[in-house]
Amino acid sequence: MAYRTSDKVRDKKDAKRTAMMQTAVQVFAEKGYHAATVRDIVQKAGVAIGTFYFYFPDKETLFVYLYEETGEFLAQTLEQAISSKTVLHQQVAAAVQAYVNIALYEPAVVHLMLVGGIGAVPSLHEKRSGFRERMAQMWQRPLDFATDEGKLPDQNTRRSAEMIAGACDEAILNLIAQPNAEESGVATVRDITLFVLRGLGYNSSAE
Amino acid sequence: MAYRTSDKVRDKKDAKRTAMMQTAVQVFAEKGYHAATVRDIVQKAGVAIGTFYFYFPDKETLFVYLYEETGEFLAQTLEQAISSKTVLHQQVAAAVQAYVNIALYEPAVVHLMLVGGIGAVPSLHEKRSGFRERMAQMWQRPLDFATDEGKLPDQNTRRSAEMIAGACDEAILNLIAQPNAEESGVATVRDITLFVLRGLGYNSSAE
Amino acid sequence: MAYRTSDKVRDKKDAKRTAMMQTAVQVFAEKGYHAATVRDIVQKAGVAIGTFYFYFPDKETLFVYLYEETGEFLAQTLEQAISSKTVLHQQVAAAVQAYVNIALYEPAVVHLMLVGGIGAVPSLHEKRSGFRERMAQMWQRPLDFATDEGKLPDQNTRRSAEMIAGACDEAILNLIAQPNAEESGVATVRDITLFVLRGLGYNSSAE
Amino acid sequence: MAYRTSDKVRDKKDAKRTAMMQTAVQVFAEKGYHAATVRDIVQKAGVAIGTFYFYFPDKETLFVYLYEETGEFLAQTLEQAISSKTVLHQQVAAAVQAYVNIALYEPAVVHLMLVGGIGAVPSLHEKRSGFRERMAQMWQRPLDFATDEGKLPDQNTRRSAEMIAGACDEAILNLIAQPNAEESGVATVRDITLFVLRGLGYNSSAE
DNA sequence: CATGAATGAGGGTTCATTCAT
DNA sequence: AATGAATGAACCCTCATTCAT
Repeated sequence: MAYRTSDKVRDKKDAKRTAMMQTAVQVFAEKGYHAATVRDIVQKAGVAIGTFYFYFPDKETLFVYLYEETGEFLAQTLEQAISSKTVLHQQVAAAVQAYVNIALYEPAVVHLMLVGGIGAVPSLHEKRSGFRERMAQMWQRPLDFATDEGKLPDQNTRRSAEMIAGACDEAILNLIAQPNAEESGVATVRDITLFVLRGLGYNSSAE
Repeated sequence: MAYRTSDKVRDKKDAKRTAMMQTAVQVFAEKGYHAATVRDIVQKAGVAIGTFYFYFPDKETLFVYLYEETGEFLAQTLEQAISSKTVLHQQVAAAVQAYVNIALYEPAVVHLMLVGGIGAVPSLHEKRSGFRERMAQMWQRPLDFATDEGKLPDQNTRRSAEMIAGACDEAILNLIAQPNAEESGVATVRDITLFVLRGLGYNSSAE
Repeated sequence: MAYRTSDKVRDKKDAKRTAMMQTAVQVFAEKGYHAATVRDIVQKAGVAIGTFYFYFPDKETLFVYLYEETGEFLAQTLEQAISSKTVLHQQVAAAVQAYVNIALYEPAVVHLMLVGGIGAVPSLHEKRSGFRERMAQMWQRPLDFATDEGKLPDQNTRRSAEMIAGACDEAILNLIAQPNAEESGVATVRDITLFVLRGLGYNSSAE
Repeated sequence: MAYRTSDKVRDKKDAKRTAMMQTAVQVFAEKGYHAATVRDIVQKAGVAIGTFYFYFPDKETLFVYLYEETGEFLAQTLEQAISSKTVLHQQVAAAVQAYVNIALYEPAVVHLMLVGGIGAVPSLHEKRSGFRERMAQMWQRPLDFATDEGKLPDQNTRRSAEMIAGACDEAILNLIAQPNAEESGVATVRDITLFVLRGLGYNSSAE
């Protein structure tokens, strides 16, 4: 009886869960973990507070999950962009482009990772450290590769990677703070890519 | 005589006040605005909770004040470092050196500005934006100057300034996260300075 | 035909209802009224939560009903044991034996009456008082009868009845708390019966 | 300054803590652990809810402490009564008298131990078992002693002790349920003592 | 000036209950 | 009949803030 419709119901439930998670990401991104209350989330989602606890075990678990999930998405997207290219200047350009795309299309993702999850629960510190570590390593890999190939001068590639990550974050955070960010997207990608490649001492003429 | 006593009293009061503020900075930097309780602060300061409210109107006001004060100190220090030099590569080196010094000597200052005050109170958003704006402008000024002098290729100096700020923040945050940070201080200054100057397309041989 | 079907349906419904009630008794007995959630009950019964509310109006009503029903069963069983005999020492022995049997065979019944329904809902206080009253009166009747026949010395039979009830409850609660209670069943019946008859000043040789 | 008055303040604080604990005992005794809310307690105590948490860490801790404390008081009082005498019939009489006194003077103590702490939190089960165990052992000691002296016929003294405890509890619970309980105190002590000694097969003429 | 007992708004979470399917 | 998603009152507890001493 109820079985016939169960598929439809399950789909609807999944859709609602997803919708609530997106709402939660926005609220967390906007206010940060502590300042965002469960009541804030359910109000924005238009459901009762009990509904939150029907879908998620508790606030902290959801936040950690969202943070990991979002970080995973962001990191994988950038990693794929890098993997899709073979020479450094294309890798950097692709990754920066991907980052900017995400920032323009889903700014909450960027906010959650860079702003929302700070000063929160102890278990978050590790997650946040883990994410920053992953981003650094992601940038470091192509640098080491290019160094091996003689495309980069000798340098502490780990530190360079950190600086690239920091430079991207800051430029992108400033980008999405602008009223009409989309228009500046292309220029931003170009500026960041150029700055990064120069900063690395990349010899573009060598190709 | 009366003046002397009064002065002494005020000195003592100011001293206590200052001590409490330093404690507060430490606690805020360590735990973030929300997780840091007034009780945490007064316990670490060794005073009663009522004393806190004798010296400060409330937690939020103190935090905002501390954030501004600390930001002011950080910005002024870097600005002075820049002002003390006349050519770009020295300006960058001096500012980075100053930043690293603060990070090594008073990591709480850096933590408060970059980590502690996020996702906290609404009024902080502006302050935080203001601080980042100031840092960007601080970096932008010497870039514009160097551009005018033909020492830098044409570029969006505002964006370059943002990226410098972001690169510094990230590299320094990683630095002070290390167990023995002091030893890496010199190398960090060199790495950052080199990366930044290269990133800007700075023609060092032109001098 | 229609009757047959209707009967079958009702039987099935009653069967399910009965099964759920038995489950509920177990859960209430084990956890007590407050700690036992409706979810606990339906999960153990293998039905959905809505089904609970199809069969029962609400948790409290069910609990009160179960408490009354179980008390009725326990009291009637003991009363019948007493009625089946004519002389006091046999009446006591039969009632104690019946009580121990129930405790060994359906410990949940005993737990529900003696442990599960305390400090629960206000309306339970009366029910609980009523049950204890009934048990006291049940024991008092044969005592009064034996007193009239000169088999018992003068005494406050009401108080004696209360003490018999209390002694039985405590001994039986201790019995079913043991790992292998069945083995001690016979001895327990003997001990209780002897203690009670002695306590009443029963002159067994007078028969 | 504040030091001079600190003694007075501390005394007042202790007094308030004690008063709140007594209030809590009453509420717990009346409603049981789960049904008694922290709001119930503070309302009856005439303080704000925060005051509760200023004096006590949380509801469960307070309850366990109160339960242990009260059990300790009850058990020690009865144990002392027993220790103050040397022959069994006086020991029983003294203990029963002490129990009845407590019941009449502080019925909440009895209610908390016999009614309030049931079906509560898991950790309470042990405490409750521990208390009943202690009461049983308390009664068993003089029985074993009297048995050694040939004052009691052979019997399972552990079981006898349980029954004595149960008989006392029930009789006393019924006593304090009466409107004018004090008047029945003397008779109750006599009835219980007589019933218990008879039940044990105590040979009073042997002295 | 300094103290810390006292307050209560508000946050996270549970769970009995309803109702559309 | 049966289901389980959805609800929201109510619970326990924290913590910024006040004020009498």
